[in-house]
Amino acid sequence: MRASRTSSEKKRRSAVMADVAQLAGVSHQTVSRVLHDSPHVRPDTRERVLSAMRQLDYRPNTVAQALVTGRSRTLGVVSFDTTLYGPASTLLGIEQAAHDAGYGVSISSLRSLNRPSVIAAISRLRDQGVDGVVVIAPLRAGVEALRHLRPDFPVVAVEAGPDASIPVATVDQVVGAAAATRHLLDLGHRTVWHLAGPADWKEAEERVEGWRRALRQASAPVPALLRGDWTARSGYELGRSLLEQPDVTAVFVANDQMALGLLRRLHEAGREVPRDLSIVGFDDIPEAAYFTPPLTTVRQDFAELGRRCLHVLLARIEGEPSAAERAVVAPELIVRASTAAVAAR
Amino acid sequence: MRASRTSSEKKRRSAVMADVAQLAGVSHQTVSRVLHDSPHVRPDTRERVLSAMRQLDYRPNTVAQALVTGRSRTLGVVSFDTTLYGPASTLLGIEQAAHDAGYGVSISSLRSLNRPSVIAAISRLRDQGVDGVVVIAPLRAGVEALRHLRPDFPVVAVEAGPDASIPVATVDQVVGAAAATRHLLDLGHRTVWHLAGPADWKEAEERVEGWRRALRQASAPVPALLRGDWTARSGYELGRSLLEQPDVTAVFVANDQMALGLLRRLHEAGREVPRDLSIVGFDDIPEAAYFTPPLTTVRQDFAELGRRCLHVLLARIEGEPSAAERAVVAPELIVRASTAAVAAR
DNA sequence: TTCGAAATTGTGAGCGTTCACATGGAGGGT
DNA sequence: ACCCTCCATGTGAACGCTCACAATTTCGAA
Repeated sequence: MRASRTSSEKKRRSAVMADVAQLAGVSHQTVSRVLHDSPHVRPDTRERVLSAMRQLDYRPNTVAQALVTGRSRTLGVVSFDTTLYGPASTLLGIEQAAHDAGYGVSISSLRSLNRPSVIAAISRLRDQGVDGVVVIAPLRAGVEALRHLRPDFPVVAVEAGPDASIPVATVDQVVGAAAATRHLLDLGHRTVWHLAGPADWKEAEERVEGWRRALRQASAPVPALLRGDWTARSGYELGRSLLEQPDVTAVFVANDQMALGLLRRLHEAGREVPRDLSIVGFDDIPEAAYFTPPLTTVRQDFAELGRRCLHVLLARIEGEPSAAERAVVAPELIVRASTAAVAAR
Repeated sequence: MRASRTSSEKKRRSAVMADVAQLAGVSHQTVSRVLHDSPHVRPDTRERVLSAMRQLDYRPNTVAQALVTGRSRTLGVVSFDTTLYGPASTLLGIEQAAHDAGYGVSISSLRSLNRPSVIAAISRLRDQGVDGVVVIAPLRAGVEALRHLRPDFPVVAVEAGPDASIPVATVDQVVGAAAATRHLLDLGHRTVWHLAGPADWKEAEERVEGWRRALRQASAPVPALLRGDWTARSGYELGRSLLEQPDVTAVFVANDQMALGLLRRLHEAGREVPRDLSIVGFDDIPEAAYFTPPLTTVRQDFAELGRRCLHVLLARIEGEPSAAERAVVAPELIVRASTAAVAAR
């Protein structure tokens, strides 16, 4: 056995369990037991094996382990645009939590966010042997896709809104949006306008919902909402429509990038923030504190989000079907300089 | 064999090669041949096998394949802060290129960027069975780490500067920085100040180098450089020192975030950009076009960078040691509204 | 018709683990 | 002294695939 690997050979392949066993003078099974901290190994035997491992720089072959156990200790993450701050931070949170739990992470980015591509990404990861998948699929279509998966494969969705069919981890968008809106109302603004995200994004819709709810609760009029696409460009474009409206004194913008675009447009139009107009964003990207003016916004703790959703996923994998189906993390309003009490009129 | 899996069983495990073989009435080897498009299969046999595969929804077990071939068709990426625009975009570029080449991608984020953690991350990925690793390690220390790896494991570094010991893909920072500086000089500024990135980042140093070189070439005085840490905050802080200097009319800032912070400080100090001061950034983050004013900056094509470095890595894996050792992608100066000809004095 | 080479298909041995079980020895109660 | 149990260790068979080769078929040319 392994006759081809003589000591004269230049490049010896890395040591395997049998090599360790031989050197330590035990069977491969005993090596395996030592590897897994089995209590049924005599201390001196264990020591001998351990020393052989060190001597040969033995690393267990995880691929072989995966083959026989059916577990790879690897998770998959399918995500949309990891260039965006939110998804990127969530991914980071997941990765760190996974690492701490002893799992590796494989990723699969979607180029377009639709049902077939979400399904394809998941099954690609699955074929790769991952034990479970977390889907950062903020789109409605993405969520839909999850419904049609074999239910015995552990999947959890992030930010996919309140849908009972799949376990989920999410930031409470409604609460965040309501807090932003209420903050503006409390400052004395008669009502609050809203630059929304794309209608097919769950998060966008929930922010709209929170905004509406806060307005209604305060019996404030509900202005028509303006639809953007998360980019600074769209905030800039929408700024024009906003400027055509009379009496706009407060705007809740669905994310910080769009808020930046809006700020830019207002600046060009000679409107001063927050003197003439108050603005609240959403996300608290690292740059938000350095906008002109520093942006009041709603912070989402993406790292925590990643941790929580990993927790749910691991519970699933470990086979506790009764485990938490839903983890919600609370957003936080960060007040900076883009909001002020309404100007005396 | 497989007697335990009768048709009466509720949850049948997914089909394996033997199942397909049996259904098609051939040997497992023939199934394997069909799977790999071997020419030595009669068309009708192939058709029969294919149909059996479809019928059983057969998916080859990649883990088993990996075990026997020693290849997992998976790549590892170790990166630092995937929350930053640069690394995130590079990661995305790599992932897409890998996907197109039929490879999966596993990631491992570093919490801190030092030698032991880079080494640990690589060997973790390696133990996970990846065929090669790309290291997005912009830190000097990171590059150093690579020198001490077994040379038979394919590794390529991104943005790790000109070091011959490891193949590398990089954006030409020196050229980009020089272009930015020259642009300012051409506008009539006597000299150009520089807010640099951290000294232990290769990229930061190369930008300093490009800036110096352009200044010297134009026989312009070389002002003392100011050190930041890539954050908007540091740009803001450094802005104060800059304001204390007389005669500053042009600043080349090492990245867009710091430029944003600087812009903010200048605005607070009542200095108008570009009338009083011209600013150039670096990276061209998506928000840069919506800063106040829209930022002139140097664009790096991270997607291309990812593609190129993947190309180098795959060549390594496929065992062409003569393959390109170095891929350089050119940066591009994007002129917007933060730069203008020097004011008449 | 007959032979041989090429085309097609099958066989069995791994890849490096873990799992289920077998084996042998030490210790404890009677 | 004896039997039974528990502890420590070993044995051989999977896991699902590919590789090297062997076996069988097919078909054209002599």
